[in-house]
Amino acid sequence: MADVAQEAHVSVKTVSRVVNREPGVRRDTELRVRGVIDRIGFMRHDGARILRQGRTQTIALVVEDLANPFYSQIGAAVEREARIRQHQLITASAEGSPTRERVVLEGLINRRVDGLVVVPAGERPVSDPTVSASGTPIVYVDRPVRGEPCDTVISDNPGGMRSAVEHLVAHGHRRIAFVGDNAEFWTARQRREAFVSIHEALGLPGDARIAMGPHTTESLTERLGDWSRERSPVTAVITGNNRVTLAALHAMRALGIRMGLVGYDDFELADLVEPSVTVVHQDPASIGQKAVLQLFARLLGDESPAQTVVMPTRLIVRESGRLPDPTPARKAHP
Amino acid sequence: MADVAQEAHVSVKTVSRVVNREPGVRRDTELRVRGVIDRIGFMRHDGARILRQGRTQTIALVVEDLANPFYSQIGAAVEREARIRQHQLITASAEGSPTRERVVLEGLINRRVDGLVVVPAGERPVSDPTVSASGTPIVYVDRPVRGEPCDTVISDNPGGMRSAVEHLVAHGHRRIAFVGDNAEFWTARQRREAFVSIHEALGLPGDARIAMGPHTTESLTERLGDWSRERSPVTAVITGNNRVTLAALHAMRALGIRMGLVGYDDFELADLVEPSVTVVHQDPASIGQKAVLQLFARLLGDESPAQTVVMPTRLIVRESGRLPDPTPARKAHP
DNA sequence: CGTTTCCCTGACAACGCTGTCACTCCCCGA
DNA sequence: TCGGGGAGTGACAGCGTTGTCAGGGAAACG
Repeated sequence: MADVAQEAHVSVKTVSRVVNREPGVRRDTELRVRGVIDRIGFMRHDGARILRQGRTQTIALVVEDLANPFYSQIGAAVEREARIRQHQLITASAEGSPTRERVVLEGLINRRVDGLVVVPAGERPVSDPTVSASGTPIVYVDRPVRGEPCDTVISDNPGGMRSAVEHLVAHGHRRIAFVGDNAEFWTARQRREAFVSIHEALGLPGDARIAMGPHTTESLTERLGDWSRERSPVTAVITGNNRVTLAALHAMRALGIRMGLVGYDDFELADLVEPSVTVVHQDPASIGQKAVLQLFARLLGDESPAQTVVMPTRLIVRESGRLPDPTPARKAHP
Repeated sequence: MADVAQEAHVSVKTVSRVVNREPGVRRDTELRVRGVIDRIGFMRHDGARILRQGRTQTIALVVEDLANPFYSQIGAAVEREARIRQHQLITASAEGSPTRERVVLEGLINRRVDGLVVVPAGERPVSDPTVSASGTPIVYVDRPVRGEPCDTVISDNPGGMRSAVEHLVAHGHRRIAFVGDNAEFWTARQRREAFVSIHEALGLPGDARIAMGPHTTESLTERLGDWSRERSPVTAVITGNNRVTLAALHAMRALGIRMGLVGYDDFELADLVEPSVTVVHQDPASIGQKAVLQLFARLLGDESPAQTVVMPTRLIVRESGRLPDPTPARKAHP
């Protein structure tokens, strides 16, 4: 900027004015300065600007695994919303480790990101005192944290689970099992609890089969096989997220059996696998968008009490809930 | 930092030394400073550090659409590699628009990111003079740019295409069509050209059916329907990327026909759809990793000539190449 | 013709940190 | 006793911007 100033025979301040399109620069001065800028290829150093102004125009997204479609869709939405608002997005993975999450968060705070969208790794509050002391607004997504109320955007897990169970019951299933992901995850636990309570509410057989993860295709194959060979066999399964659904599909394929199935999370091709899979759809793009909206409200000074937004889910009915058809499960146990 | 210094009765410089674990601070001084830091919750302002030191410890990834699994897997790999090297990752979408890409790139240059990994939107070089003048190292991924040679990581498209065509031919197909994505994309064109030349080399019928995108399920349904009703019907299709494969699968489902199929890009569940889909697999994680490796080599001063790395592809054989079985395609045209 | 007003412009400090260099001790050996 | 050397510390400048304020010239006014 100093170079430009010298070359254009003006002060740095005037160059700054031109660069920022501030008013109060004579037309010909502005043109002269612009000419020099183009000629020598000057580009403003945003780092210095930031240092001076205090706002980094940057928000960060911390997720577990950016390669998981659920999170990458959230990421795409967050990036788009940030871009619309002239902010850049830093993405970071905590890989499910609270320790790593703390390190990551501290790094981001040090960078003075203006705000954070976080899928919390652990369930304990991320109340690293330094993080909360920094005053950086945080919106949690997909899972809440304990402790102080915080801005949070989650899915309606009980509602989704209710629609899943009711759908299966409507198709005649009574022995319905739940296969959840790792019970360490809040979502996994919440869905399990929802499953249990709805199961009871509907008066289904009391000894519901439940298996929490982590699961592999192999472990699930064994488990589903056992369940289907019981005296009163399980005829339908609800899976707790996209990872589990995938493993369950592979397991059923390996077993060569067809059980009723409702999966949590929609996935590409859910309509193309055989049978097509009925799912509880949560819209990651909307979740991400909502989170950013809330975050920017805070950035613009919204001081209202922390808010938890519950996003509705939608049951997408395909074929897998109707199985087995007509009653082939009986065949497994003559 | 000044506050800490005053509180601990030392100079700012000493605080700086403690924060950075520089040697030459007496043990008790260090402890005293650390105590104050913890007490008042001081966190270093990385912006200022960056301004002083010149390196931002940040790299950026510019893709078309972060929600596309191919890119999000690249993104996850790039983020991991960056994190390993103590760098943060800024992700940005250009949404396929060269104009937006320029804006995005300039923004990132202004931020003084240390390096860029870019999936170029247009094919013309991104030789925005300001961008190249900035001297920021760039590694292009998935598609090359014209003009000056640049560091690039791409897939072995001709090799992948060859394996696809040969696979289909080995299963008796002679009338093989290619359905590529938008011809604006270099990858789409390169795969088309590879298809044509291999098609010729193998002495297949000269009038190969080729359709470039963009495609929708509807448009492809019509197209595939036409092809399968020709006098000498197309019996197998090669699709140019994951988007197209998806549309083709839906189209075949809509038509109720089964054609031979080899898709470009592997996808989750490719083994579970009916029929399971044979694909040319490119490993996005490796591509992303390789790109970051190259980028950091440049950051560490590697001055060797620009390098184009061609990543091998792998044909994952499933069922869809064997179709139709035995010749059901004929049924469509009695 | 002097005074006020407005429009441009520039000097300077400050944002928060780190590199450089100089200074003060204290210990050692001569 | 004195000089040399190393360890610990601090003063200060400067990274590239922008906010503040003051200055200077031209136009407008009395």
